[in-house]
Amino acid sequence: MPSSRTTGPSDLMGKGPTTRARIIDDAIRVASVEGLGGLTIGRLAELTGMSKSGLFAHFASREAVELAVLVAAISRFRDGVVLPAVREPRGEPRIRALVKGWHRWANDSATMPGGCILTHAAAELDDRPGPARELVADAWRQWNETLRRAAAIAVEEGHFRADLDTMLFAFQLQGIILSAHQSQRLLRAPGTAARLFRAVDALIDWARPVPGSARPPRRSRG
Amino acid sequence: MPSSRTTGPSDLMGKGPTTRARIIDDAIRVASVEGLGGLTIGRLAELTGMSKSGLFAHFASREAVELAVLVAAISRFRDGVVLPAVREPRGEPRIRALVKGWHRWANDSATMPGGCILTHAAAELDDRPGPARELVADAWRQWNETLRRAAAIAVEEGHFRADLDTMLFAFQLQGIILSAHQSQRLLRAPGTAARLFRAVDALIDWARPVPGSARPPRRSRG
DNA sequence: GGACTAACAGATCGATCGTTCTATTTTACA
DNA sequence: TGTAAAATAGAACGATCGATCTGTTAGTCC
Repeated sequence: MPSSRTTGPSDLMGKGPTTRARIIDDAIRVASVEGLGGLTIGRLAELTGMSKSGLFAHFASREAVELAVLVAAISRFRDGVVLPAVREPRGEPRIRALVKGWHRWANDSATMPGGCILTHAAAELDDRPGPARELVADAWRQWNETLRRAAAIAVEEGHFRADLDTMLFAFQLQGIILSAHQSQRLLRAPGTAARLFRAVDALIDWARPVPGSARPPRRSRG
Repeated sequence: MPSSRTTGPSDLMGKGPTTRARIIDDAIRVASVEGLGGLTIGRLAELTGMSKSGLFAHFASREAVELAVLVAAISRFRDGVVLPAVREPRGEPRIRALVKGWHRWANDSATMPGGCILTHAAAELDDRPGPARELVADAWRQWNETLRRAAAIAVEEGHFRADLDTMLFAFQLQGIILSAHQSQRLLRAPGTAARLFRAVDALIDWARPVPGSARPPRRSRG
């Protein structure tokens, strides 16, 4: 059985792309723990068992390594969290799938021993202008929009009340996610996972239609 | 009028402590934007107009600079956010004061142009064992406990329902705070402040006693 | 005002940073 | 199997890192 690499290419190409993917694999692990600032040519060379120049030949600059790592991580996030969730039923189940997918993602210590690399990068880059910052910011904006649209769909389905502020809901849900990440990684608080899902339950309850003023969902109106 | 330095000492001592405080002042600004990893002896020397060795003489090591910065920031946080809030009336007003104090703190671009330095440090250190990590983790644990106790007091006052899970409430409130910080600093989303306070309103509403099953608050029982 | 001390500057150290150069090895292909 | 190309290694560059040393200035106290 081959490695569990997700950046891995096929066997049809030369060994260049495969070692490049292996470098990025290791780089993601490093950046997960120490941040993008921990991505050093010498360090990555040591990790992959290559020479500095041999490793460096795969990239144009150190910044290119950083960007490649972010692009790979964002791609993994889409494939591992967002896409599986949109295959779930519309409305509340999809929202729960998004949260569950994120929880799996952030706790996969094999590929990211230091927790979500994009959360780390978000804090690291939020005041450092440049392409890396824009990459991460756009990824988080997309994630926020994914959450908002999922909430809007839940409104359409009648799972959530019609006057729900979907932007506020996305804001709240993202807060739960960030709080869980900090509780887990920094505070090492026991029972964090349970608290995460309880908070999601509470938020979803809060977003539900008020029993008295129930209306038929949009789909059954036609 | 002297500078607005909060780390500032009295005029009774030599000039040593005052320059040390000035160094830490600048260091907090740097770390707010670039993180603790951006704290370089050469950089701080350039910022304060000193020589590297002259600056370094005030600390035992680079790590000592890092710790001094964190201790100073945590002290400022207590004085600027926590202490003013506990002087507010018990219960819901105090909770709102905590949030408002944090919002002021995180948006004081004069002392922290890159947002809350402790939020930045939390993400930066969460997987790097050492005294700096413990310092930041303890500070956040204390903040979490402050939020939880404020919620417990609100329960006592009858502002919140008796069966409220105060740990969950602190978790949720911290999530709102972190979401607001990310929305502000990374996404640069307009209307973030308004959304922060709307989310707090919603959370407090959610924590309130259910109108039908109202009980007299604990204090008026005696 | 002279002696003592704290505060600071200047020079320098070895290590590591990103990067570039030239060699050498390995792979792909005809 | 020979050959062009791709992949990697080795050595070296200037810059900066944290840290140490020896001087020199500036403030304090008798």
